[in-house]
Formats: sequence, structure tokens, C-alpha cells
Amino acid sequence: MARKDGTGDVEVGADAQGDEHGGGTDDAIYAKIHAAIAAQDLPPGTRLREDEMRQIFGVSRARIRKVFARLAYAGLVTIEPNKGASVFQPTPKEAREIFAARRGIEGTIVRLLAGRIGKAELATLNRHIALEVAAEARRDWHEMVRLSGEFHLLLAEIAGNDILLRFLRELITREALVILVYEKPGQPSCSHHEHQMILEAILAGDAVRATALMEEHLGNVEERLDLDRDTRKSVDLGRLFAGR
Amino acid sequence: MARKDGTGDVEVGADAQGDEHGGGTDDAIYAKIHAAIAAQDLPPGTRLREDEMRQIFGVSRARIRKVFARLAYAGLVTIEPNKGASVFQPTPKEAREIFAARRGIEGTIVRLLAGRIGKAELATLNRHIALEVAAEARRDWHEMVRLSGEFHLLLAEIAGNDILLRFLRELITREALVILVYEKPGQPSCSHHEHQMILEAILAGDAVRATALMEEHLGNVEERLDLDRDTRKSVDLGRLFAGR
DNA sequence: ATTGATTGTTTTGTCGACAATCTTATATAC
DNA sequence: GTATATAAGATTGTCGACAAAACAATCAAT
Repeated sequence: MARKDGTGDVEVGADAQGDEHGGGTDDAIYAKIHAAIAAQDLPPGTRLREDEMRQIFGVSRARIRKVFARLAYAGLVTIEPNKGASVFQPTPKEAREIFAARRGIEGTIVRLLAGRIGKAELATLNRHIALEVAAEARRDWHEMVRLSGEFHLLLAEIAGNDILLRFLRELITREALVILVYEKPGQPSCSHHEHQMILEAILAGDAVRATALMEEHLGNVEERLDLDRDTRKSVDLGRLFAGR
Repeated sequence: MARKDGTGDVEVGADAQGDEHGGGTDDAIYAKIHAAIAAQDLPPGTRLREDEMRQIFGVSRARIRKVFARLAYAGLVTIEPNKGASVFQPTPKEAREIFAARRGIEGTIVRLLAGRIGKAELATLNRHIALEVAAEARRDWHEMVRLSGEFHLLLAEIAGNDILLRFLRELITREALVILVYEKPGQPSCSHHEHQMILEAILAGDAVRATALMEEHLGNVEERLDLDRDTRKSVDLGRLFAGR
């Protein structure tokens, strides 16, 4: 199943593998749609019509359909039978579940990692944190967000469990959508200082402290959101007209 | 599901699918292949040819292809470009990752649950454990395995996080394949007694104890396997000729 | 006898067209 | 004026056929 998960967005260790022939390979199409969603050009809830996409990318509809299936698998779009695909629009409940799941997975990862970081891996992580510091000094917010997410993926890669890594990838992309819906995007969510502290706890082999730090670190992001307001247009008419 | 006809061929769909086009909604096809894999009628590594399946189920190849994609997404089959689908055959590394991931997820679930089980849910769980006890008394091993897996799913459902539930579902089905490859199937893997102890720790709100019990419980399964022998034919020729 | 190339067969990948379904607009009755 | 029924349009679901790739077997050459 390990088709190289073509999320062109969060490629951590590797360079892009795209063969640029016309931009028609379905990995390329996937990457473009993914990027468009991440860039908020395609707001959550937007309907993605097959024929429209077919014209845009100049490929057959079957191709588009396959890409949609992959996007649905990644949790980025929702496919309803006979109604097509639309950009995933998380409910508050789903949002909370995504955060909770991510806390669980990343907690597992730091526990897997505690006291077991090699020399080369440590160097990589330190280098990454240095990049984060530099980006903050530059006030390059966009880069900060990118690096911030990449740090977590990096930890997962070093932990060496490809399944957890895949789960985390999915959760991170979906969390990005959640943030898009329930908060203004762009503001840096993770501080490099917290990353530093987590790394130190891991190096010290203090699994419980590393777990606690990671959970708090991730909890900070969730607390900044307003999950109590459902931004979707579905209205509870019964409640609305109850008092009249 | 235990029904197996003696044809050495990959006879999956037993019921008549003839002209009645309704015989093959793709959910049904998915379920049948899934069951066939779980029942070891389709051993790991078996190639699943599209046209063969098309004939068996009497549907178009596109349908089969879609089902294969879903099976690949669930981790049950592997799809290689231009080489088609085959039943997932875990390497020892993948097997270990599956176990580790499952320990992580289920640990998260019991922590989510600790001290937060409602009355109705407790009744359901107790009833389930009673079923396990009854099955053991009956020496109904097949039922024991089924109930045993169901207990874990039940916990995940009660925890109320659909994402973690989905992850766990995938891991459990894949773990079943691992057990199939690296151990004789059928022997009960979980004892109801351990389930009982885990539940008590959860009820007591003792998260760390519940986590430890769950991890040990799951570790017992892994220890029974022989993961050091790679059953696949790939041989490390470099190592083989290193000492000559 | 083994290696290498070539050809024929099998299997997967892709596409365009048709059928089924949903959505929207219009007309009609009350 | 509102609501239902009907029809037209648009969109997705499905299928069969063709093209490309991988596989297997045969044959030639060293």
C-alpha cells in the first residue's frame, strides 16, 4: 500500500520527485489541489466538480476522479455518493477529535523516542530548530508555520514507525484545515522554544515530562480556536423557531 | 464466513451473481474479499488479478479496481504500479510497527477513558466480558477471538473519537494478517481476565495503570510470534556471501 | 549450458461515451 | 401567493474498448 504518499506539501527529508511533463501526472494534480486548499483558494465546503477540474488540468475525468479519491483518503475532501467532492469542512466535534488524536499519536512518538535519539538525528533536530529561530528573527511567518509543522514530522520520522508517521501526516493536514476554518490563518502556532524543551526532555529520557510538554504544546493551538461556533450554514430550524 | 469450497482457485464470491446486477454492490465485494483474506482463503502475497475478479463477481473491471483501491487504503492489499494488487504480506519490520502503533493508540484510548465511563457504557462492557467468559466455558475459540477483538473496538467506540477508532480498525485488521503470517491462527490472543483488569483500572481512573495493563496485554500477543524469520522469498545476498 | 535478445501473451492503465441520479427552473393548481 | 408537479439541465456513476507496460517462452549465440 505504500504508494509514496504524494502529499507534496509536507515532504520532509526528500526533494520533489516530480517529472515535470506538462503538469499532467496525477501526483502533480494532487499536489496542486492540495496546495490550493492549503492556500485557502479553495475554502472548506467548496464543491469540486469533476468536469471543471478536467478542463482546468486538461486530463480525463477518470484521472480527476482518482485524485479525488486520494484526497478523500487523506481527509482533505469529502465525497458523497451522487453528489461529488467538496473540500472538507470540519465540524467542531471533528476538530476536537483531530486534536485529541494528534495529541495521542505525538505522545506515543515522544515516548518511543525518549532516551533513544542518536547523534546524527540530534544534529538534524538541532539544525531544524536553528532554522526556526532564524525564521522568527526574519519575521518570516509563513516559513515559521512550515518549519513548525515539519519539526513534528521530523520527530515521527526519527521514531521510525511509518504507520504512525502516516497517521500523523493525515492529522496535520486536517488540522491545518481546522485552523483555517476556526481561526485566522498564518499566525505561527508553535514556538521553537517549546520544541526545544520537548527535545531536551526526550534527550533526558524523561518520557512522562516529554509527553506532558508535547500535549501542552499541542493544546496551545487548540485553545486559540473558537470551536464552539459552527461555521457551517446548516441551521437548527427547530431551535431557531422554538421561541416564537 | 468459514464456508470454504474446496476449489484451489480463488473462489471468493460463493453466491450466484449471474444476471442479477444487484449481486455486487461494491461494499459487498469489498466485504467478501476482506472476509476471504481474514479467513486465510487468500494467503498473504496472493496476486489479485482484476480480470479474474471481474469474472468471479460478474461486474466491470472498474468496480474491482475501485474496491482494490479501498482495500489498499485499509492496508489489506498492496498495489504496485503496473503490477497490480496482491494481499498484504507484512515484513517483520512492518509487523513490529503495527504492534507498536496499536499499543500507542490503545494506550491513548484508555487514557481518554480513564474515570469517564458512564453507567450505560459500563453495562455494555460488563455484558461483553460475560460473553467472553461464556465463550471460553464453551471452548468456542473462534468466538473468543472475535469477541476479544471486539472488546478493544468497543473501548474505542466508547472513547468517542472516530478518528482513533478508524486507525484502530485498520491496525486490528492488519495485525490479524501479521498473526496469520507469523503464527498459527485461531488460538485466542486475549484473555477476558486481562480485559477485566483493564476495565477496573479505567473505572478507578488510574490512567497510568490502565495504560500499562493495556500495553502489556497487547505485548503478550506480539511475544507469541516469531518475527525474526522473514517468510518472504527475498534473500539478502550481500549478507549471504559476506563470509566467503 | 548459460546468457541475451525477441516475440507473443497476459495484465494493467487510460480514455471516451452512455446511463442514472440529482439540481434547478418553469408551469399549473389551489 | 404558495406549494406541488413536471420537465430540462447539469453532474456523477458505470461500462466497454483501446493503448502501454510487464511477463513468459522461444530462439540464437558464445
